[in-house]
Amino acid sequence: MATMVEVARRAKVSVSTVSHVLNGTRHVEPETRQRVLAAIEATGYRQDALARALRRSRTDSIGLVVSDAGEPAFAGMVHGVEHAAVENGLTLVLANSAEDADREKKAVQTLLNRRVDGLILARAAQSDPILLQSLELEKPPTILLDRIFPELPFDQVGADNRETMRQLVAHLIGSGHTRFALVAGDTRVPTLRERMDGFTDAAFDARLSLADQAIITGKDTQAVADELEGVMKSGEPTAVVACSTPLAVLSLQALGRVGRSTPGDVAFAAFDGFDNSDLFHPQVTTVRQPAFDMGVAAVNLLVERLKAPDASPRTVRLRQRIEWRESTERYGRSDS
Amino acid sequence: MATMVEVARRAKVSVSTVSHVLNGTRHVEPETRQRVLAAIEATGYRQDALARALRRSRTDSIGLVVSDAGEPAFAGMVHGVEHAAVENGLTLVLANSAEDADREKKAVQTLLNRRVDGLILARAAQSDPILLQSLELEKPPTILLDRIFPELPFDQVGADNRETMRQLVAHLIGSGHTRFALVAGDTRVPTLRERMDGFTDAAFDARLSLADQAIITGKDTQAVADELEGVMKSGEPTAVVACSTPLAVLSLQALGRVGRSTPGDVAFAAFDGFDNSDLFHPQVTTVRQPAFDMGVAAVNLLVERLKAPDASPRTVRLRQRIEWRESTERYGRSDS
DNA sequence: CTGTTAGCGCGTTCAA
DNA sequence: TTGAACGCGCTAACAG
Repeated sequence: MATMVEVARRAKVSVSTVSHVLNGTRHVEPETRQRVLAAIEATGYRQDALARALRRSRTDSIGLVVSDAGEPAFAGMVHGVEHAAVENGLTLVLANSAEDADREKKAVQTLLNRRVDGLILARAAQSDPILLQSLELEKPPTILLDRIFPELPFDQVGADNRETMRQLVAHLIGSGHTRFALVAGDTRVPTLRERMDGFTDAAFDARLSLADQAIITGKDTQAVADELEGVMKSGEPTAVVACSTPLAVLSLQALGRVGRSTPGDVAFAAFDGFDNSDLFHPQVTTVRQPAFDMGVAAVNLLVERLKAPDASPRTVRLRQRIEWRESTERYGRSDS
Repeated sequence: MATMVEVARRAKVSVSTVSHVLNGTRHVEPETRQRVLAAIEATGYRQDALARALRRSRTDSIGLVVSDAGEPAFAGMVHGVEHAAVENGLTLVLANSAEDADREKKAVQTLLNRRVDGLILARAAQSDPILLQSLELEKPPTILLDRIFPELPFDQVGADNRETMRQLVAHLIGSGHTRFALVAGDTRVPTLRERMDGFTDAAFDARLSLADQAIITGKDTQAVADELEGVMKSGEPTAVVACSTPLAVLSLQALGRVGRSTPGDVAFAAFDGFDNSDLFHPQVTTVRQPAFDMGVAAVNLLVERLKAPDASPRTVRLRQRIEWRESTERYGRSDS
């Protein structure tokens, strides 16, 4: 690869002139400028981003750490981040933590070593407060994505989980349901906790007794499934709400095992949901995550943070859309 | 951030000694080594990957360009690439071309400017031969992923589309089908062409007349959908095979519009398919892409290529698994 | 309007 | 066993 000195020699100018035509950072006579461009063309020269970054101490790159590269919602966020990054002239360095605090820490280290201008932590594992504290010390510009920790002094972007769940459940209550099974999962995860809170909000609003509601929490999926089976056998809930796609899968399987189906025997709705829900039965009512937009929002926050390092942290919440489908439609019709 | 000189001063050694303990590149007295490590700890020093890369002219990073960050199969490949990358001590720089030749070119440029050690082009747009030729000139280590161009001198990894399709169709023929609609899409895309070829292979093997088969090609999805509707109204095909997830979506919608359903009225199978197919009806027979493994394989090829720049190019084809489900089970049972 | 030159932070000869 | 010094390719301050 040709370097700047070769281009300079060939154009009979100094390297600084070459640099300046490249970056448009000061005026150069049109004629010499042409000579330089010609020389660049002739040599096939390309600016070395490494040397440039070293000198300017800016890499024009950002790091994204996601905690589960397997999930579809992840793909959406990565997509959004990538899109907004190029839009802002940034390139994206991607790392996956696989929900492992250790790998997450390593990933962050690697990214910082590479001198990324900023960091986006998407769905950071709930065990990472330690990491976050260490980040607070060094203060590399950092955005938290998806999982929001209100008490932490970071820019954050998430979805409006609590309010959306409240609306969803309020609607179901409106169509006659009074006994729910909420498959809440590991409520130490902020996202899941917010959804559970939204549920209790709705129950409270409608003066439903929480004692009549089965709120199933826990990290162990097998235990959650078992508990749901038990609750369904007792026959009381008329509606099941699952708080994530994995929990929805597990719930549908459990329902199958106890011989209940939706919407016939029980209403069903899920957060995060499934792709192509329209094509298959049961068509399940779903809350779509604005994953792409969340990625975009994260980059935008980051870019602003880079401009104003000392502005006070902001939290952005994006609205989610409830996609109503047949799995929640039956109740109050066939029965009436 | 502390630099090596500060560490050196603090440990009362020269910077070269610090460098050597960091990289284990020559023997240093255990005692001085300890002093250095202590100084590193005390200063919170971290090696600057940029300067290091500049000096060594190796970045220990690879670039991945995918053509549609929206698709699930993409997520799998990215996941696999990321996984294998860290496994090999490489970090991943991600770019998305959105199936646009121009953006693809820009992305490759950006990555080369950043001096990535190697490049993986996943599902490169079919319009990129021009780009590929320019890559042949510069010869940055490059792997082609998913879409295989047999005539090009690159390392490539893909799936065994043709053979899998042959097996799938052979099986369907075995259960009595003789008239198919193959929704093939844009057969300029190698992946789709291979699948179509697999279909004709199977037809040939079974001595089915191609004149009786409806092979629907074309880039315009609306036209493809219309043509499928027309074919189904004629009522002849007893089995529909869709060559990608988007084509499957479109096919199921078209079937719905003409009032045909699977497996009742017609058998159905799809390449790439849907997540959680087991939970919903119709449960559709699907060919799962080994997306993750393909990503891993690509990185492995790349790592070997970096070791042996002049070895002759290799093509790796991964086997796919056919997941048989109810959408292809009915025929020959209810009828017999 | 253009050229000279000093680093950015590191790895690596060459000497000692 | 260790240190001094050069240069990777570039930007920017300074000089003209």
